[in-house]
Amino acid sequence: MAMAKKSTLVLVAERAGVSIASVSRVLNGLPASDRVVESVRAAARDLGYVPDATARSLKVGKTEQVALAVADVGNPVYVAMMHEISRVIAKDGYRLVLSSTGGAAQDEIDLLDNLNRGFADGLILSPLRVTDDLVARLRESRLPIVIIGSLPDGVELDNVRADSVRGVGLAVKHLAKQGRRQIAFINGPIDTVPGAARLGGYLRAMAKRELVVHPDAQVYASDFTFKAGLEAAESLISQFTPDAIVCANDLLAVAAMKVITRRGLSVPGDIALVGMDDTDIAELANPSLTSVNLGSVARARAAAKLLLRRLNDPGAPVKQIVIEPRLTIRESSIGPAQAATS
Amino acid sequence: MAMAKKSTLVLVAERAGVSIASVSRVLNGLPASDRVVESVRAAARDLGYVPDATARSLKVGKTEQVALAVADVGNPVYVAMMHEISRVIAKDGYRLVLSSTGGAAQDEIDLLDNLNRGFADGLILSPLRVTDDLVARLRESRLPIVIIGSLPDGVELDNVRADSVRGVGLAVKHLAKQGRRQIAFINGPIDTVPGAARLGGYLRAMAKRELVVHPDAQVYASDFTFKAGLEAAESLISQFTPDAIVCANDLLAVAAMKVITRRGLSVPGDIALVGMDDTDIAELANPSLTSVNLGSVARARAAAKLLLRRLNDPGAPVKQIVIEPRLTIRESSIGPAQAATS
DNA sequence: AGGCTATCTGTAAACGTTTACAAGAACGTT
DNA sequence: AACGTTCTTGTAAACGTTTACAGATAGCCT
Repeated sequence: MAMAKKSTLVLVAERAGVSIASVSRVLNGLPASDRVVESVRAAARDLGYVPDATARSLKVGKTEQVALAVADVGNPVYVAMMHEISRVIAKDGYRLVLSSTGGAAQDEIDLLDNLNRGFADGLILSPLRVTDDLVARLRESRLPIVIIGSLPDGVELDNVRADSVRGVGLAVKHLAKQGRRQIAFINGPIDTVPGAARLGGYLRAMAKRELVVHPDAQVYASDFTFKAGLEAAESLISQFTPDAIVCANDLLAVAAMKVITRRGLSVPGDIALVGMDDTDIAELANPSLTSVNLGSVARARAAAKLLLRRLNDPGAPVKQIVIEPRLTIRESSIGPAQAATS
Repeated sequence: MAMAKKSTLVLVAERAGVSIASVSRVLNGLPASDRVVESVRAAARDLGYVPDATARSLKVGKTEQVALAVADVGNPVYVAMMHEISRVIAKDGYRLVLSSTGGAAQDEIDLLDNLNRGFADGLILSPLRVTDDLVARLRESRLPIVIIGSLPDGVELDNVRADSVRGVGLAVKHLAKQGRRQIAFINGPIDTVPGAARLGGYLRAMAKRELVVHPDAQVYASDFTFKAGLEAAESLISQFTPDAIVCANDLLAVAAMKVITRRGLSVPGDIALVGMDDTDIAELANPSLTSVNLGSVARARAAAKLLLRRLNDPGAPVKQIVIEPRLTIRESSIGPAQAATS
């Protein structure tokens, strides 16, 4: 079989002895006489005809592509989301275009400008930082956008969010139940949406249980990465010895785990550990990591479905979905604290 | 600012009082008089004009998109590759379209058919299993394809591969130098390209050092996943106690680590561990994992550049690149084996 | 048989660009 | 002043589809 030459509707029409309109109709399953259907099918098969996606897109105004923009492709939680979104939209014949932004709000704005070129029919965006400017641009965008993550109050955009506040609450509650009292918190950057929410959740949960928040019990990693987590954990442990740590993310938690064992302390014996996001990493960790499942996959699925709905029905009312967190308990947090040296 | 209405060349031309050809030329930086340039720029700005990507694609026959198909999006090594490819091609103005195949050869063939619809200008493919049929289809494809991974001899396609055989060799050599003698091997499925290569590398390296391969010292995981790794490691350890294990992949290695410590043995005290791919996971593992760096990122970059080269120059000679492996030594393999019970 | 409807098919326009071509303007040269 | 260059601009065709519309053909009813 020779390298397939590009063949068009015109070629097929000639070979089948019909007009291009008939070819198009047959190939799209519109009604036609048996005679025409057969000759077109045969001609198309013989020529190895495949319709051109670009031409079709131009004519029908749909690209069959959905863009996904996440801040940090390195974070396993985004990988899981990407995977799920890809799966859901593929069922409706959409492809996934990846637009990795750097996490800076400006990148996301650039992306929006770009989107208006019309290379995708819709966008799923998970911004780390939400500026007023970004919100304004999102509002005036011509094409459907679904946001994964929290938005400022009153912003009416399709949106799927996790309940981070309750999520951190679950972690604190669980640790308190295990008898832990000195519960520290390793957060990510406080100027990000998740960072801010998780801090709020921590403070609220501690207050609710009348647990005292030691002044040195909170640190911020400069980033939601493992490396930043190592530094943050070092700085925490060197100032204060908690009997439990809640981490804003699994990567930070795994980093803390490493710092703790490196100091000769044990998890959960000396310090119990809870992460967030419940990514694959939590399962791999040794000991395995208790983690707050913020429903990443569920959020991804919901976002994808929301976008599909809007693509099919642009006038549908705005929908905002909150996914409830669950706690996945693993080895890193179970059992009471070991008695100290004594 | 109202929601930007879609504006076309025609609108801009009217407002600027010139022909659409002039508008197109100005916007593409072709020579024009100052008067025209200015009025077009102004009109375009006022109308918030953005050119339509689809129409442009149809006309110039380029989509500015590159498709990436990998077998398993869950594997961190692919995530790293994806990231790097995205970075490299973005510099040349290309977008990345993700096509996750299931790893079955058929999926990849379907993908190729799909590609002929012309939604992308080129493809980077990393097949897990390479069948004759797949090779045939790759050969006759109309658009540029770069393969990441090994191909059967004599297949002339742009290709970037790792030297798995030498890679496993590095691992065995390192372990032997540390005084380990009972070196076991946890492989992935043997019918995959990497599985086959890594097995060959193991056997060769063991033979070269006159190390005896105990009949129970090799197991195959059903998959390159953590879960399959747990089972494989269990089955290995329950039959045979090695003093070192080489794993075909980091996920398998981390699984082995877990099984080992769960049995009360220590890494590297009792059993030294070496993974492959040198993914982020190796760094996160506790103890951190020595891993054979098969140059995933380098391969990704090379593949992306190869594809860009071919897009710019379709007639360029076929190039096959081999990336040399390096060993990244971490905690899981250093030091001699602990004396047993005695 | 006439007319009405239903079904099928072809003609042609349209989607929004890029670009070959030709016409026109500006300018220097002899 | 006539001519050749060079530069700028507009006209129109083209990319490969889909689809509105109208003809044509056939079927049905009265």
